[in-house]
Amino acid sequence: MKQKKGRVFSGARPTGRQHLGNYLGAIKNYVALQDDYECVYCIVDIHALTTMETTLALRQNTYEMALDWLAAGIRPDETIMFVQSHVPQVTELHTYLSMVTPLGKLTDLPTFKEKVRLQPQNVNYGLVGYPVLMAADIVLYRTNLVPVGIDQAPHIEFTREVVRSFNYRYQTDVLIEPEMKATETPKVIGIDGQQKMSKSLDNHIELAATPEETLQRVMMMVTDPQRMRRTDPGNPDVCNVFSFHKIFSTAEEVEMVNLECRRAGIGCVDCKRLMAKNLNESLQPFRERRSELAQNPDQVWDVLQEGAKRARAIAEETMQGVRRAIGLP
RNA sequence: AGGCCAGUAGCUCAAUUGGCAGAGCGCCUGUCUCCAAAACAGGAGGUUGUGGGUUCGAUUCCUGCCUGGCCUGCCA
Repeated sequence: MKQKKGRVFSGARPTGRQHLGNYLGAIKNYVALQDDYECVYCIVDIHALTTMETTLALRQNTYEMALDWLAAGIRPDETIMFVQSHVPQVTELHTYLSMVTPLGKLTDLPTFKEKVRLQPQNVNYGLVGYPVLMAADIVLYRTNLVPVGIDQAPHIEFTREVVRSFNYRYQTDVLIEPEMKATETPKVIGIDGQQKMSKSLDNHIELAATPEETLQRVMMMVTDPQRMRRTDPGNPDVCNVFSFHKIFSTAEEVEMVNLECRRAGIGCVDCKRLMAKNLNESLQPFRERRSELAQNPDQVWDVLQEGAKRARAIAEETMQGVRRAIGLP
């Protein structure tokens, strides 16, 4: 194993089966980072509690997500993959960090304002403190680099400020200020052709879907509304199917679709069939690994348990330094 | 802890002095299209937060509880 450049941490809420948006936006990047960094990937179930009313599906969603991550190429022998709540030290660190966090900073964050708008009936203490818990996640594992989309930039900057406040107040350098790695997250638009792909909007395509289900979803995709008839010329620039072609089809095929759509050489059905075929082919290895892994659910849980064990070792080491720095008796 | 307000379809909200619980959006189906969208037509979806009470009859009135919001007080 070659020398790694540092430690990467990233977390994602347990949303169950992952879709193309999850894959292209995050998982693909998680997999790639393993080559150069020591990676810590966390399924943040505690964070999920801030917006979830029922925890009935929590266990299943955690399992499905872990399964997808592994099938996508996370290597548990090198990478630490675990469930947030399995390392209770994070809640302790969260509490200490909360003491150096001005409330105004939290209520000013755009994500908080958005949540207040979306769920005014459930604005709880934990929701306000969400970024503090996130900071604890990152800092607990002495993270050097956090790969996130640009929308998370305020949270990483917040984390850095909290680290500086903590270190200054207790005159220590026990906490490491993480760097942000802005990932060019391609904005994956859902099959409605309008909004970002997401499970809650039901405009997604699951990685683990069967080829038939995938084709079915692809056929449901919104195309260029101007192209009413087969004989009408289309405009790939405004068609979401074309943006998927650019990801899953060969350069020649993309060129062909681009050309033939514009002069009505091919119809949307042809275009969708070709895209679905390529999509299914590129997902096939993933799907095979997934069903193989799904033969032994215990194995997935074992990976998470083992990951938690390794994570706890790092976490406890950090916390001993933290408690000492604070001056707790 | 007390006072006041609110809770109706997945979402936003209606329902006249107590009288068959509705609309818009969303969802599903059909027509139309190469598909999808749009448009049009149709359809599904409710223990009216919950337990009692009054009444021939309660979404509506009374009451206990639950949840949320605002205000006052108390404790840390």
